[in-house]
Amino acid sequence: MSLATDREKLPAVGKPTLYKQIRLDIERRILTGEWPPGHRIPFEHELMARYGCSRMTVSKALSELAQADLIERRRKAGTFVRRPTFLSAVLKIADIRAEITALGRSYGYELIQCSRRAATAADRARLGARQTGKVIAIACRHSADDVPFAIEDRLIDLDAVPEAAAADFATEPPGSWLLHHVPWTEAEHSICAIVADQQAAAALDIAIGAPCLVIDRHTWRSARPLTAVRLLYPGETHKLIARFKGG
Amino acid sequence: MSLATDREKLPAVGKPTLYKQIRLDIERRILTGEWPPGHRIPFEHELMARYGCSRMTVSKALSELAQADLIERRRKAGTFVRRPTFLSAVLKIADIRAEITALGRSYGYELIQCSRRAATAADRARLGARQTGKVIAIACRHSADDVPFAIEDRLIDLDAVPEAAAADFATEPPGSWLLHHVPWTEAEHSICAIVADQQAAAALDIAIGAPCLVIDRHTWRSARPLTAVRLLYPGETHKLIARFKGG
DNA sequence: CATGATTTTATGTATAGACATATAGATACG
DNA sequence: CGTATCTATATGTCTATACATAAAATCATG
Repeated sequence: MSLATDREKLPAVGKPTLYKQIRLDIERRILTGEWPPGHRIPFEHELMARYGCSRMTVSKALSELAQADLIERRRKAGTFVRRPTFLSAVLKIADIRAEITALGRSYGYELIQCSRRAATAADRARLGARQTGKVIAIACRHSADDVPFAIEDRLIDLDAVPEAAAADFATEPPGSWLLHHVPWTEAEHSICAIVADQQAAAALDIAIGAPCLVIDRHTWRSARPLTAVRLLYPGETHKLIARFKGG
Repeated sequence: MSLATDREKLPAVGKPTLYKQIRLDIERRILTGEWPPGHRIPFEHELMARYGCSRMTVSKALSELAQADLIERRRKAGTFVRRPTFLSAVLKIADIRAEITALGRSYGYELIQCSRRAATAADRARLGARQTGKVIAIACRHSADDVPFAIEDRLIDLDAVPEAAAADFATEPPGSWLLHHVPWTEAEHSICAIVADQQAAAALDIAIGAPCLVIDRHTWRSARPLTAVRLLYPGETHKLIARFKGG
């Protein structure tokens, strides 16, 4: 069968491949509102004709858009622009050491306290672990250019992460060590604001009553709790940036 | 050509399609750490043999994993498990009205102030717009079960969003109106903590000096600023939840 | 040894065709 | 009229094949 010669001309910037052109073209129509949420986008056979290509090619473009959650495909019914119910933003929380060095500032790390102990009831509650034997409790401070950047209060489940027993948290920050040595499957962050108490104020070198941004992060591997950490940042100087990512 | 009969048996839960089994199988090996970051996963022709299928099928599985940023594919070199430098979490920030009603609580909305004016230099700076004629400035309060939930301070670029002139922000919260009427392409959130000043304390019914969580959101369409909004939440009662999403 | 040309190879894109599957809409039936 | 059944159809998966492309590896050359 002869290919269509009336392939619609798209702005070929740098000659992207055809399926990417199709993907970008549809994406553009969605993002500009030309095809609003709920709109049924043309059937695959119509897109085949429009772009003069095979069904696999348009299907590949649509599959990627579906994976990016921009469209929804329903058998027999067609393909529809998704109605965004949430403003979905990607929050990239870097390992603190990496974050500071990426900013071109000198990273400082100070272990305040590190103890290994049998898990208390409070430890188990914090980790969300039913039966945990030993834990490591760590308190430490991160600084950038010798200015306090964040304080960290962490609990590691030694039964779930036995390798942590051999790690030297006096020299390596636990977050960096964990990120590079321990695979995980789920993480949850809870973000809130508090005011600094006496202890936090002293550690962060801010005034008592100054605002602090708090990130509580829980990490699991296959539903098993690995570690729970609370990070405390000076609230007015530190900002978390979350960017929308479409696709 | 005869298909391989030695197709590796995978735990067929509900009989997913083959490429999805392959995708999940590889995903599992990555997430359990069996294939650590940097590991070269088998070549496509090896996977073809292992799963007894065509190259297109393994390629589809790998493409999805690549789109989800779990692997990196390099021509000639092969396919590698990505080294996660960031803890990437998806922050779903709902429209406040939707968020409150989803919690089963009664939503209350109160317009505090709404004015249309020629943009001042400060307005332009806040929006990041070079030349903007008119803007709408809105202050309002959201409440849940008659308890103050958040206060909102928003600026809308009327040149970029002329439809906003016809909206009735006395009855409909601007966030909901915008989400349903105005397409956008980029959004950036900046999250920090402050302490309540006299005005914020009065509006949120909290003490002066109490911690507040602040979300500053800027929204653009094709690099053109549409709106800038600052949301102020009582810091200790409101929590933002960000979940890691893998794929 | 360094450097540039050549070969090899793994991924990237694309095709035509086949069959599977879910389901919206039409049709038959009680 | 409501309900069960059938049918048409759009998407979902998969194959076998072809050629493109980028880059690692090798080889030839000064």
